[in-house]
Formats: sequence, C-alpha cells, structure tokens
Amino acid sequence: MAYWLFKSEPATWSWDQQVAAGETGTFWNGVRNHLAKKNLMAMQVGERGFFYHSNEGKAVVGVVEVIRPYYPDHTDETGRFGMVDVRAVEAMRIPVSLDAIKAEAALKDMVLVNNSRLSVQPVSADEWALVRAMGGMSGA
DNA sequence: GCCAACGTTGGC
DNA sequence: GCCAACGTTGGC
Repeated sequence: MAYWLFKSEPATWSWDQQVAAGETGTFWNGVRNHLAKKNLMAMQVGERGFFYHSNEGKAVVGVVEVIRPYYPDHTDETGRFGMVDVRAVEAMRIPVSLDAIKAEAALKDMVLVNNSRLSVQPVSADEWALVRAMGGMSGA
C-alpha cells in the first residue's frame, strides 16, 4: 500500500470543491509531467494521498482515496498523459503547513521539501504517519 | 512581484 | 542527439 500527495492551487481546484464532489469523486487531470505521470500510473484503487494546497495556503488540508486507476486524460490533446479519479475521505483536523513540515527533521526527505514543483508525489509510510499525527488525525 | 528550479522545445 | 532558449511553477 503506497501513499501519495496531490498538489493543487486552491484557485484552480480546492479541497472544498473536492469535498463537494462527494463519494463519486472527480478525475485528477492536468498532469503534464512524466514523473508525475509515473506516480499516477503506479496508483492502486484504495490507496490514499494527501491533498495539498500550493501557493495560497501551502498546507496539507485533507486525505483523498484513489477510486479509479490510471486512464487517458481527455483534456490532453497530445494523448500522452492520463489521470486517476479520487474522492475526499477526511479533512485534516489541523492543516499541516509547509513551514511545519520543513521544521520537522524527520520530514526533511519529503519530496514536497526537496522537489516542490512535482505535482504528484510519493509519500513514505513514516512520513504519512507523522504528517497525519501533526494534523491531529489518529490511526492510519 | 521576483526569481530559482526544472521541464520542454526547437535549431543545429 | 546535444544544448541553449524559453515557459511554467511555486516558494519567498
């Protein structure tokens, strides 16, 4: 079971909109980077990821679940990229800010810290557990 | 609003 | 196939 992190600018697609999309979720389109594509292709239904607000907010605000595996992104005219579907699972009790993540020595290797421009990132099990704890969430 | 980092494009 | 130029992203 792998963990992920999805980055979105709230002005483009916010956590509130993801929550409003409900159980049926939405497609996560717009990825145009090969490393991000590789991550999308590796995702299995049922795996979870953090929902991160970039630019404005700069914090992990919620958890989403992958509900449909990789399929072609109809908004990509080149046909090279695809997407998955995700649904909102739970909101962080406390948003975990980028500052808080950077201040945590155990998270210094997070992709978010080292390659902040990558829009879909892998998260290790340890990082997942720690960020959840920082967000006031119990369990896995 | 600036700028560094990075990916992509296109000329050779 | 190399590499310089350019565009985009996202933190500051």
